Amino acid sequence: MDCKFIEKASGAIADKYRLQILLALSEKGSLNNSDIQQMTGLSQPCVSHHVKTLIDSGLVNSQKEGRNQNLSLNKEGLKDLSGFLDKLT
Amino acid sequence: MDCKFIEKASGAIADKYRLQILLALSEKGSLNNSDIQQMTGLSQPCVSHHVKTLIDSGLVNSQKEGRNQNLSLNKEGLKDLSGFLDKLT
DNA sequence: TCTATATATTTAAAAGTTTGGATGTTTAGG
DNA sequence: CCTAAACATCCAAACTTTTAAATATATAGA
Repeated sequence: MDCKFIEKASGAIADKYRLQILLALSEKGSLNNSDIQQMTGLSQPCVSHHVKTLIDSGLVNSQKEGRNQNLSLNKEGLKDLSGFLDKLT
Repeated sequence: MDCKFIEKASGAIADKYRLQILLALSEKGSLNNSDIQQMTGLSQPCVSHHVKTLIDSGLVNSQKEGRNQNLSLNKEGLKDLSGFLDKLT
């Protein structure tokens, strides 16, 4: 089991804005950065940073479409983290 | 769903020493602070701080036995976090 | 009560994170 | 090619976390 992944993924969740992004992705299926900027009220660079953190963590996928970046949940990653927690008990 | 709990609990996992403690608790069932000090090589105050973080997060239970503090996994908390992740997908 | 052991608290330094302004890069559309 | 829109990067300030030394508190056992 990859502790580095667990650390990164749980760290990615441990922030109110990133948690808000994950919940919105879960609800809406996909979002781009300006959706997130509107939703959170954060600056564009700050959104870009949080989105990068989520992608790096393995919990979010990004797909370029022209100028836009379409984000979606990485269900594999979420299942891996949840599975790790289940195995602890 | 309690976002504050999700934030705190995932933040508690997002550290290599706390993750090591969780894994050891999973394997051994219970530990006290000096077990953790030996295991991690951290200073006593630092162990005390990490243990407090884990207890505050709701992922670890503590039970006083004389001078010792017996720690164990809070399976409820772990299940709540894992369940939250499952519901995202 | 005295001592040793287990844990907590205080404090401060070092390291890491979050944030937004300024600026850079890429691409769609005229 | 030019412009505007979407996103990334650089930078520095504010804030938070991690760490250990020093010190405090609590309890078991002589």
